[in-house]
Amino acid sequence: MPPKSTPKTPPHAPAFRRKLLAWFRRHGRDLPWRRTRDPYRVLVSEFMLQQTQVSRVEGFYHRFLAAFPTVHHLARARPGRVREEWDGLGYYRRAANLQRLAQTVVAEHDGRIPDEVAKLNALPGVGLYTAGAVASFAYEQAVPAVDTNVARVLRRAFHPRIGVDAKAARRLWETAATLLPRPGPSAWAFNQAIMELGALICTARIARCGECPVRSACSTGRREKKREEGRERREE
DNA sequence: ATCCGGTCAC
DNA sequence: GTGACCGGAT
Repeated sequence: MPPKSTPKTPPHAPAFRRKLLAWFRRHGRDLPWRRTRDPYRVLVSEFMLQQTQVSRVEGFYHRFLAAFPTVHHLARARPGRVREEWDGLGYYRRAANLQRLAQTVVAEHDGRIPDEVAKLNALPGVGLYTAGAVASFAYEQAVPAVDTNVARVLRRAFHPRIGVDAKAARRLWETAATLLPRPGPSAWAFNQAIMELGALICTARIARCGECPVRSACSTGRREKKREEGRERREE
C-alpha cells in the first residue's frame, strides 16, 4: 500500500475562498441560527435542518426554543411534549435523539455541549456532518462540515469527475479541510458561505453558473463559460 | 410521479 | 454498503 499523500490545496483555493466570503457578506441570508453562537441553539437548528429546508425550519426553531430554552429544559421535558413540538417536521427519531442528547449532556458533560468533533460525534443523532457544523458554528473551529450542499459545490468546483462512494466522500472532506481559513469568525463564515452557495446558487437541479461568485475559481463554471462563448461565436 | 436529504440499525 | 425514516418541492 502506498502511503496516503497529504491532500494538496487546489490551485484556485485562495480565489475561491476570497470570492465566496465576499459574496456571503453581501448575499448571505439573515437566519436566526446565524445570530447566535449558543451551542444548544446551533444544535437544535442543525437537528431540524437535517433533511429539512430552511424555510420550513424557521417557525419550528422559534417554537421549540420557546418551549425548551436550554439543554436542561429539554433534558427534563416529557417525551410527548418534545414530540409534539416536532410535529410536522418529520423524521421524528431526530426529536427523540435530541432529547437523549440533552440528557447525555446533562448527565455526562456537566450540562455543557462538547466542543470536540469526536465527542460531538459520539452523541445520539450526531453524525460527522453535525459534529463539524456544531464545532464550526458554535465554537468557530476550522473544521469541515460537508453536507450534501457542500459536497455538491466541492464536487463541481474541484472534483468534477469524482464518484459518489465513500472514498469520494473522504476526498471531499479533505478538500474542504484545505480550503478552510484559520479558526475564528472567518472559519464560521466559510462554512456558512459554502452551504449558502449550495442552497442558493449551486443547487442540485441547476448550477446557476451565470450568477455564481466563484465561477472563475470553479472547474464546472469555467467549462460552462467556454460553452457559452462557443455558442455566441456560432451565432455570429 | 419523482427527487431530495443526515444518521443509524442492519 | 443499504435502506428506513418524513414532508415538501419540482
